[in-house]
Amino acid sequence: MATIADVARHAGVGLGTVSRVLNGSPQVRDETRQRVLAAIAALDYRPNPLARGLSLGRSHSLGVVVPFFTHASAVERLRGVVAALEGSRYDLVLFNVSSPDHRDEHLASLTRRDRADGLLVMTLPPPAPDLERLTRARVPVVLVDARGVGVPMVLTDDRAGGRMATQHLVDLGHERIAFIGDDPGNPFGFTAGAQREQGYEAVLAEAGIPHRSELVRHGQHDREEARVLAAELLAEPDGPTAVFASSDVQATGVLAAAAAAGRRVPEDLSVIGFDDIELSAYVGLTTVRQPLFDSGFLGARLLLDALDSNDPPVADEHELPLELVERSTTAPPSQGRTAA
Amino acid sequence: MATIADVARHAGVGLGTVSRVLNGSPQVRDETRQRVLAAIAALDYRPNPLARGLSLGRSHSLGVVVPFFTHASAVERLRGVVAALEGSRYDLVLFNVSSPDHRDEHLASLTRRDRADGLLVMTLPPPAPDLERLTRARVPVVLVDARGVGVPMVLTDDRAGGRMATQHLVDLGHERIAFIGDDPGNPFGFTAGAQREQGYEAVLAEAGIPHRSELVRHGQHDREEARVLAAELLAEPDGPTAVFASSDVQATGVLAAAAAAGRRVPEDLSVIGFDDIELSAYVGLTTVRQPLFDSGFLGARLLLDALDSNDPPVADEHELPLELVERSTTAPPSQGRTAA
DNA sequence: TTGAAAGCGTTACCAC
DNA sequence: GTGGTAACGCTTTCAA
Repeated sequence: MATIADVARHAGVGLGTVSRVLNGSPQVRDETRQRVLAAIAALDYRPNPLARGLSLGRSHSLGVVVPFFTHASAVERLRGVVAALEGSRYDLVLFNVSSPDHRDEHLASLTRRDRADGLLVMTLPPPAPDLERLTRARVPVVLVDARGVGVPMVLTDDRAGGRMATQHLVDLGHERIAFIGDDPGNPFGFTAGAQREQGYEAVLAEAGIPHRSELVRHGQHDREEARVLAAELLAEPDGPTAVFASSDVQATGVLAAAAAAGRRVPEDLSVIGFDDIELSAYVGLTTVRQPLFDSGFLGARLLLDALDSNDPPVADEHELPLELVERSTTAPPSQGRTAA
Repeated sequence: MATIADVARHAGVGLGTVSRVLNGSPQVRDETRQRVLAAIAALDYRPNPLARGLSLGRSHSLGVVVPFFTHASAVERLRGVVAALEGSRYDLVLFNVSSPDHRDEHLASLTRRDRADGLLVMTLPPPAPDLERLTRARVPVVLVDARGVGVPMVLTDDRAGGRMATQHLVDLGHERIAFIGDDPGNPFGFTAGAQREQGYEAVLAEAGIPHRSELVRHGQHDREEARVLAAELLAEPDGPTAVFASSDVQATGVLAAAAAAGRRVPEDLSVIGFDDIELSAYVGLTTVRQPLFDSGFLGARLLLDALDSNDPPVADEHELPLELVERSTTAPPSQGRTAA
């Protein structure tokens, strides 16, 4: 494989000149440039990114730290990132996170630009010390769907979203409204679920509906656990006529529980989710849509801009809009229904 | 940030010794090793992967070349890859491919180990010359869901899968069976669709059912296009009582067309897909399951093994099993049904 | 405008 | 066992 030295020799110039041509330096005589370009073409020369990176002190890649396995929404966000990176000369390095230790280990090893020039951290709020170390090391970080101090964030107002969902059910006439959300003590420190729950509580209070704690359940963010919780809820005397699940993944668990319990949706039970992941449209799930693709896209753009401008990114909050998507899993409660 | 030189100075030893400790060389006196380890800890030293890579001639990352946008199945395969790489010290670099040019460009820039030590190429059969260049450059390549010469492949027997799906419909009593598949002239050169179609034709022939070309449609591999094709099919006089869609994504398009045409599934129309992607279970789609996660996992493992053993991977074919998954979108044809 | 050389942080070879 | 040094392939500074 040809190196820059081979090109120089072939073109009869010095190393530096080839490098200058490569990097578009204006101070190269046109005739010389042509000769170098010809040599590059003749030898099919391609710069070695490793060597370039070592010399420049950066890796020309972008790290995405994401719980790829656990959340279906992560995939759609990732698609947005990929789209933003298209044609950007940055490689995308995927750091999957399956536990908090795992995340911390990644974060610790990324405090230099030798693995990634910038970091996009999704959904997992990084511990403050890690974040601080990163910014001190001048590794730009953008948070998507997570909060942290001193860094840009791409967010949605989960509390408002929780309100939207609950208000929709209240407007339909529901009063026995259950909530299924993430475990507040979840090891990763996700807070979206808790915010959505606050929205739920606020709307109930405003509507004068008493908050019944037996209608609120928490569990891991997965379908199966949500199914079990929903089954409990449905077995409850004076159980819910509607369920607000804190994510679409969990909502599909509720749907499964309803089917197993012989409840028709939406006639016997209304179900609303959150996210609007791909499958939600297919199953006709009413949900609060958050712009997943856009969030990844915007996050990546912010990171690229920071990298271009060479100074730390502006620690703004970028709030993306939420939207109620009415499909076919919500309806007014049927009259005179009694608990199973 | 501390370098290896800082550590050496701090421990009062030479550069080489630190490097030896780092790389677990046995020929270091234990007392010295302890001193070096202490210095490493004290300075919170971490090796620079860029420098290490330059010196060693490899990047310590694995490239995955994948049509991430276009195929839902790609995501599940990617999950398998991520799982296999867990704890392997290799970074995962994602090369999304949105056009053939795009793919070729990637492939060309990956003929050295400076961006990726090995390549996992999914679904897109790389042109033979590219493949040859790669193997000549001793960059190990593993193909998943694609064929090529001289490299290991992780495959399923798509023709057999096509047979399974069609046989299932024939066994149920269907005779007017339509097929919706990928465009045979698709720019990427996907062949899975064509193979599945061959299986379809073979079973029809064996069952003595005449092949009606107006019941076979081809289009891009997406939901919307499949929906349009299915709508045409359903408008056909003497139209199908069953549709075999070459992928689950396309099958959901058929489902949408059926709903729009007022056909009940499976009473008025049976639908079978291929892949068993995540949403298939949710919508109750009968399908031919292929082990997507496993294919990514195995492909990555083969690549890691090749990288470990330092010689080119054995060009075996690894065939993964297919399985018919009966859910609720297929049933015997209703008697005396006439075309719409 | 250009060439030579130092430096980026590591590994590996060669002495001692 | 261990230290010094060349080499990996590039960018950039300094002279010319």
